[in-house]
Amino acid sequence: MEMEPLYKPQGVEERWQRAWEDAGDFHADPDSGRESYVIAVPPPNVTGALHMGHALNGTLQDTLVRWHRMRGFNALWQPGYDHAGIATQAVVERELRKEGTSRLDIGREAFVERVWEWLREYGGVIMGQFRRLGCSLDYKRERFTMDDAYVRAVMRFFVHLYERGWMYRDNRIINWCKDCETSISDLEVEYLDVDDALTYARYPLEDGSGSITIATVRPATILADVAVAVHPSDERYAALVGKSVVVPVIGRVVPVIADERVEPEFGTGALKITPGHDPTDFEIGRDHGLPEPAVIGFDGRMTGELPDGYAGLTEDEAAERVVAWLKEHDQLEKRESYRHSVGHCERSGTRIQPLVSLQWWCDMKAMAAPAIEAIDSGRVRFHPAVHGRVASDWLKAIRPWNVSRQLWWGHQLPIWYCADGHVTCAETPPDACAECGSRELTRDPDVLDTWFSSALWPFATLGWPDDTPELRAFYPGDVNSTAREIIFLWVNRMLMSGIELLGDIPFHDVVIHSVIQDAQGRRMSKSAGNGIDPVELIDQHGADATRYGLLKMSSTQDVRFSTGHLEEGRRLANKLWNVSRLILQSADGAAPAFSAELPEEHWITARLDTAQAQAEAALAAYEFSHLTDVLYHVTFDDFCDWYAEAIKPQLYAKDARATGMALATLERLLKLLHPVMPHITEEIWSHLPARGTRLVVAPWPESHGGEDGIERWFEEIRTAAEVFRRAGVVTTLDGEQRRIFDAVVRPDRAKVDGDRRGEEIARLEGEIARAEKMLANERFVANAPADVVEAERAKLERYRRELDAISH
RNA sequence: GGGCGGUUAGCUCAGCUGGGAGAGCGUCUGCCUUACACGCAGAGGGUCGCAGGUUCGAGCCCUGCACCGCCCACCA
Repeated sequence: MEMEPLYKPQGVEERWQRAWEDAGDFHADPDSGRESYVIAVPPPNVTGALHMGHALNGTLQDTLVRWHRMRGFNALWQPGYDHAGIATQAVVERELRKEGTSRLDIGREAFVERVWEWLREYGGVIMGQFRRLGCSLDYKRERFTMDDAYVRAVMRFFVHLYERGWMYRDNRIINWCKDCETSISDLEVEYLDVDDALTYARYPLEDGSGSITIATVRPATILADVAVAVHPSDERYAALVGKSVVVPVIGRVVPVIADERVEPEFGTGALKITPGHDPTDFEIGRDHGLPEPAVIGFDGRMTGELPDGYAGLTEDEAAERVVAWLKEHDQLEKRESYRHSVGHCERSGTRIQPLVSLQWWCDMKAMAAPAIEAIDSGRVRFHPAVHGRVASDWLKAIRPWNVSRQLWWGHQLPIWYCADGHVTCAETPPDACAECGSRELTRDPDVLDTWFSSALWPFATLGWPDDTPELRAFYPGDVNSTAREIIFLWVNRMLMSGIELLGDIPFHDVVIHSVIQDAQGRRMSKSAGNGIDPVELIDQHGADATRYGLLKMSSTQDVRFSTGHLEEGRRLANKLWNVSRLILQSADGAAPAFSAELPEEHWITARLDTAQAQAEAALAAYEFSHLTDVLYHVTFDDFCDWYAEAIKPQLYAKDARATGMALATLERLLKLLHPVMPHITEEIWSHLPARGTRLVVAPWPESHGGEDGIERWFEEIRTAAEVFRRAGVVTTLDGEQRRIFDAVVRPDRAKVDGDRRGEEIARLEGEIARAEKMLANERFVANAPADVVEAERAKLERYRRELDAISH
């Protein structure tokens, strides 16, 4: 096959993606007998498309997986999708609306069937996009959280928790989203600043001895007030505790109570208590045994016991009416504008309505304890480590998890009720009520929070709860690589479920990658329309360049997207391509054969040893940005600019030994680059004569153990080149150094602009003065470490030698 | 309100346990040298956010401040 001067990734990449998969290179066999290395991909939403976060995380995981595969591990990168309850249901509901119908019209069974149809037609496109990126997922093992086997795992988990007594049903305050028509967990609430009005209302004391003024941003909830609370040590109100006040509009007589949770500094220091519509009030109400009336319904409209004219109003309309009433009765003290933080549904953006509702809850305190231990002891390490502390802190303050969702798409709760209200919890539909034997059973209509099933991902994908060969071979896994925003939602819950159900942590390292922002530093988002499509980047720059660029942007801190990094990857690919052409053109079908004889061959061997050690250290520490740096410079600066240039005479002369050595060296470079740039390296590898199998499954290179001191010896040539190129003067070099210098620098044909010898002398004199000054400082010589002082002396000597060489 | 991270060249970012400020892009200069002009060689460009402190020596350690960002939180 011809190698053209310009490397074109289009075509090459798709060809190898197919070839690898067809050859089964990504498939992990549980019976391999080799040590396993396992990463489970964070399952993308089945309705989703590849975005920058997926592309970055995919590249990062693939780099790790490919490296370990080459190192001989039985590497499994587990693919799959999440059913994404709310998101998927919303998509299909939108379809139905377009058709002029609704889920309520067609009924639950038909709706769920529609979701499956929709998914068969439009869902699950990301795996195809991961293929475009070159991701070596074991595609044959694709799993879906709604697979029959996976559903069984979810049911088992729920029943397990129920039997442990950690899963219970309770009437508590929840976060209701009226657009999604379901409750959501605390973690799915996003707090945004909102401009509201703070209304100060006077509540007259029942005995007519005065009044208490409260402040509220939600006057409509006055209709559900059951108390007024003040801080126990607030002297202003001490005499009033125990008395009663009359709630405006409804005239209900309620007590004045004392509670620590009231902030005396805020507003008037008196807080109206509405347990039905506020989380804090709910807790205070429970502790004081207060009723929990509701006046706002699930549809966001006024409901319940209301004065005339309120039923059916929106909250805002009701608020207006309440304020008008207060004004009319001279109980409105004032209204002032007020900006505060308000919970919103992170999916729909709708303001959360706190409502009291009968729901299923999971108490995770017991499960959190061993997960905390795993993190704090360092058995599970986060990268960067700071996230481990945050994760552990969250677990230490863990709160009950509302796991039921009022949706149709998802895992329906394994809970049945008989007519008497007895609860039966079972993995499969029971014949009769566990308590009374009644055969008239109704299944709870709710489904589970999507994250409930995600919590089982590292082992439900391997066949748990069955004892499968996969589970035995691939659990526990090794690494979880994830976005920062789902550490609590997902990572912590996998840790808890893994330890609880399988007795061991699901992975020992958690990699938290950076967020790639747009060029202006804003978060990329669909709604803002500032997202960049990774598939377009792949089309434009090639998958290898895209991968390189993404890794370059993957430092621990968030980074602004810039095409410069992809361009760098593309240039690196093109450079590698061309140096390979140079070597292959001279090879004449000769086989790679390691036989370092010339000093530049010993040198490049040592350089590759060093670079490989640095690359391995970077990979082991999940420092991908550093990895790209090492690979770029060893390829450009060492391999291309110096080694290839130095041996050109041998290559042109078709020196068989030197060419074999060059092929062997190129082979090693390709291996080092493969985890980052799999396609081009595999393509070049395929042009190598007498290669073994495909590069993707070729063994990671061994270190050769270069000659001692060779790197420093070679460095003298590089310094001489710099001096020559600046000043046109050749400094002192030994014979072999001079030969290499001549081959690379070509002083015979070099043109140096003007006479810059004077400038170079001045530069060296400056350096010498600096070093002399430092060494003349007695306190430096006395206090600095001996090697630092010694290094300074060596530098001084070198500068003096160079100056001497230039001056004559 | 609490916590965490950031502030380094025009841009995007590196900078390990404190020991002469770096890379890529962009800019300027010179080269079509038989791998690559998507290339090669060179140059210019920085008070390392600000103010103190520790040290022979600080981008790095300590204290305070400013701005930017993220996370958590029950202030109505």
